[in-house]
Amino acid sequence: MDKQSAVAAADQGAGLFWRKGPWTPQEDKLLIDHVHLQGEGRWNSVSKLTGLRRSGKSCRLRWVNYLRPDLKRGKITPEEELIILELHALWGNRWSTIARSLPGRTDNEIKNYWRTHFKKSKPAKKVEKARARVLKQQHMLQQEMWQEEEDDVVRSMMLSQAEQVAVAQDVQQELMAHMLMLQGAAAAAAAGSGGGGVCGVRETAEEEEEGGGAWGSLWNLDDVEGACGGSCCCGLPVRDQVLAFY
DNA sequence: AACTTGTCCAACCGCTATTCC
DNA sequence: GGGAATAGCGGTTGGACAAGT
Repeated sequence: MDKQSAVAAADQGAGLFWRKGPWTPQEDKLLIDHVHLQGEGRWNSVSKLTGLRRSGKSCRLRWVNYLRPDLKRGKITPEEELIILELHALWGNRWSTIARSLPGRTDNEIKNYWRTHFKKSKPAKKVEKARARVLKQQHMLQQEMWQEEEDDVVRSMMLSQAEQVAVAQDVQQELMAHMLMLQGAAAAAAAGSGGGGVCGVRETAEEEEEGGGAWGSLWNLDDVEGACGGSCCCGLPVRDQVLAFY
């Protein structure tokens, strides 16, 4: 039996013991008291310490999605909706990453909202607009960068040798800054998700499989995926990394 | 009034990544 | 270094409820 099967079997066995289904107020209180005393984490010890017949997984989920005091209840506002749309356009189904940009909202909440509002109408007009907006911004940034590069070339042709060395150093520093920015973005993106970093942008192509033809052309990032093998952009030339990012 | 459809929400499942021993 | 335990993520399901037919 492989590792995954063993875990699954263990889960199933435990399933004979663990309670499932909706949480009762009493269970909630036990869990809240436990977190107040012990703090978050060590979820598997909750059942031992409190007598709760809930798996650690279930306890964590209940706390994160429902009991946490900093949760914002109520409907998603138009502003939040816009943020969700734009971040989804950038990051795809990285709900936890998106949720970090919306204080008080959970990944589950955002995921549910997305599925009900945007998943069915494919590709929904709203999504299309948001994505078009993001793409336009990205395009403009790219144009600016290329323009800057052209300016640099023209400038360097008019400079003395010493000045050219200085400009070259500047360019190198800029590239380093870009690399750091990319690494930062990748780390931030990877921090909350199962990994994948910047390249996870490929996930935004999920609509493709659902017949979202319009997105198929817009988000055809095969070259990006191919270059980094689905793991990360490391190893790519800086310019390719920048392009992959934008 | 009965049925259908859509929305919202909570919870579970399978899998992977990370941490611990 | 390797395996087990734990944490976290995204996908999916199912029930409650409201609105529409």
